[in-house]
Amino acid sequence: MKSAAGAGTPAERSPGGAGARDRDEELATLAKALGHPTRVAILRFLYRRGSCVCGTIVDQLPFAQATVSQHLKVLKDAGLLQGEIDGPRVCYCPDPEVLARARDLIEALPREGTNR
Amino acid sequence: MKSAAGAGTPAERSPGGAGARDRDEELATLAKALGHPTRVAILRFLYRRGSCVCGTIVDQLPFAQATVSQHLKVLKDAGLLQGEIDGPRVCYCPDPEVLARARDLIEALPREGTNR
DNA sequence: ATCGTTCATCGGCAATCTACGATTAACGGC
DNA sequence: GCCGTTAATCGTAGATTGCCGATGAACGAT
Repeated sequence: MKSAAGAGTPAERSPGGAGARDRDEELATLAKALGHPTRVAILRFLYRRGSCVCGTIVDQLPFAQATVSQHLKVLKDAGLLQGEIDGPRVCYCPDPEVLARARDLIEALPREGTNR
Repeated sequence: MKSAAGAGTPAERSPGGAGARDRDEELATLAKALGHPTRVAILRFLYRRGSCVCGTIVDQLPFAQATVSQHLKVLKDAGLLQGEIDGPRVCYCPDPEVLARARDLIEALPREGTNR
């Protein structure tokens, strides 16, 4: 870990100020979750349906249930999805705010030097 | 090579229509390039400076020159950067349009179900 | 032509990612 | 209780990524 955590961190290698590094991490985390076509397809499908059960997503994709479940976990860990337990099934629904956060971070990227 | 505009992809097994598959790939490619904090930091630094030489970027980061060069290649392959040879040096400058394309693809993600 | 500078690429290593089958855990119905 | 269904997790093989030092290629200056 070379992460800069702790009180009074110098953070000398931080072009753009202290908060910039945090935003770098945040954007990178969200982008990484979006960085696989299958996960994008899952998200798109969920936005079309509003929400649906894991099995339905598996049916839409040419991958095994275990693989889809892992992709869902990545999206959920990034906050892009929420999963609610519904009986023996799990209902997934997308979180538009987190996606909007990703969009805002990208949009702010060119402006941080001039504005903030 | 992994440029933002695909030539012609067959690809049919996709929920959401033919073009959706292509957009999934395009967004995933861009997001993947943005999916590392060092690359986001490079991009942000370049937007602040407008453009600068590889060596200057290396000086800003706690990584070896070879590592930075690889990150630059990833960003360039995704189209987020352009590199111009300037004598013995290489001047990198960001491409706002490609970044805006990434933003648009994210923004469009929740809306594609409603207008197809 | 030779040298120093600058950057890309090569080779290698550890870590992470992606995919899968198999197994386990949780739930409803019988 | 005992099944069948659903989805998460385990274990693993193969590919990819991230990092580095070393080397190579392109250029300007001497």
